[in-house]
Amino acid sequence: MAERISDAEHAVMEVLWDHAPLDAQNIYDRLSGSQSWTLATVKTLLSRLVSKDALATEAQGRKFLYRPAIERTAYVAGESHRFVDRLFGGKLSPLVAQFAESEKLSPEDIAEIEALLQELKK
Amino acid sequence: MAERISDAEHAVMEVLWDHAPLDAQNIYDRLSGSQSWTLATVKTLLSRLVSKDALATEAQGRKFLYRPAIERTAYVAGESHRFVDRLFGGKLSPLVAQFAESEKLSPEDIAEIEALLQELKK
DNA sequence: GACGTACGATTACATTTGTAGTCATACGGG
DNA sequence: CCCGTATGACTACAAATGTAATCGTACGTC
Repeated sequence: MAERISDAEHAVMEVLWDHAPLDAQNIYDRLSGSQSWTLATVKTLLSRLVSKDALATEAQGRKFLYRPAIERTAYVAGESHRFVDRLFGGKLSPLVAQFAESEKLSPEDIAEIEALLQELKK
Repeated sequence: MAERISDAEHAVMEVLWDHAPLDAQNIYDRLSGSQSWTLATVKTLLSRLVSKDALATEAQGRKFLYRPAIERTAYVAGESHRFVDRLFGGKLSPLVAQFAESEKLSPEDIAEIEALLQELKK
């Protein structure tokens, strides 16, 4: 279980996390904005995601409706920990420091993070 | 430039960011703790990193000394932004929220992040 | 000066990924 | 009832990746 989801596959997952279930054509339509894949490509990605148990299908007539079989929160949690482990020895603060230094933190971002931390300290 | 560095290659880079220059044998030795690659495998990774311009070499007699050709900070910055863009729409706070929820934030981590933010607000 | 040996270079090969094309077929329209 | 068409399944194929073996050769040792 929990096979790795590739970048291209991830884009498909995002569509379905945003709205599901959808059939292949619909998924393709929704991806058209960001990707220039053919329908065939999208279908390949869908099959691979199904074999990886990342998507579940439900027959609707002679087509399938696809829906996520894993929660976005679970996926994001897994990826985040992998990432922070790999680059920052598992600690979040160096990542924040990194963002701070590259000035990618807006005042709102800062405020939001502070609010989160306040919450945690209670 | 800036070709993507794979996971295995990244492990090699870490060794050299920690201490450089080193020859292949030394890098292999230092990786032995964490990876069970053969020397041949390490050499392949080294060559690939050299073709990707991620490492530079310096001849020492008939062997090479390898050293990073890119800064760890630059690499980490790039990877961090890619990651946060992909999963959190470029905003850091949701990532912090994610860590907060999965209770992966130690009190020290929280303190460090707060200190960082204080610094930024000045 | 021959010989093993330590090196980088070259080659190998399975798997994953990105990107699609082709095939069989069931369904809906006339 | 036949035909085009939409759809999932299967096939294709190059590039990247993980993992390693082999090859040619310069070097140091006897």
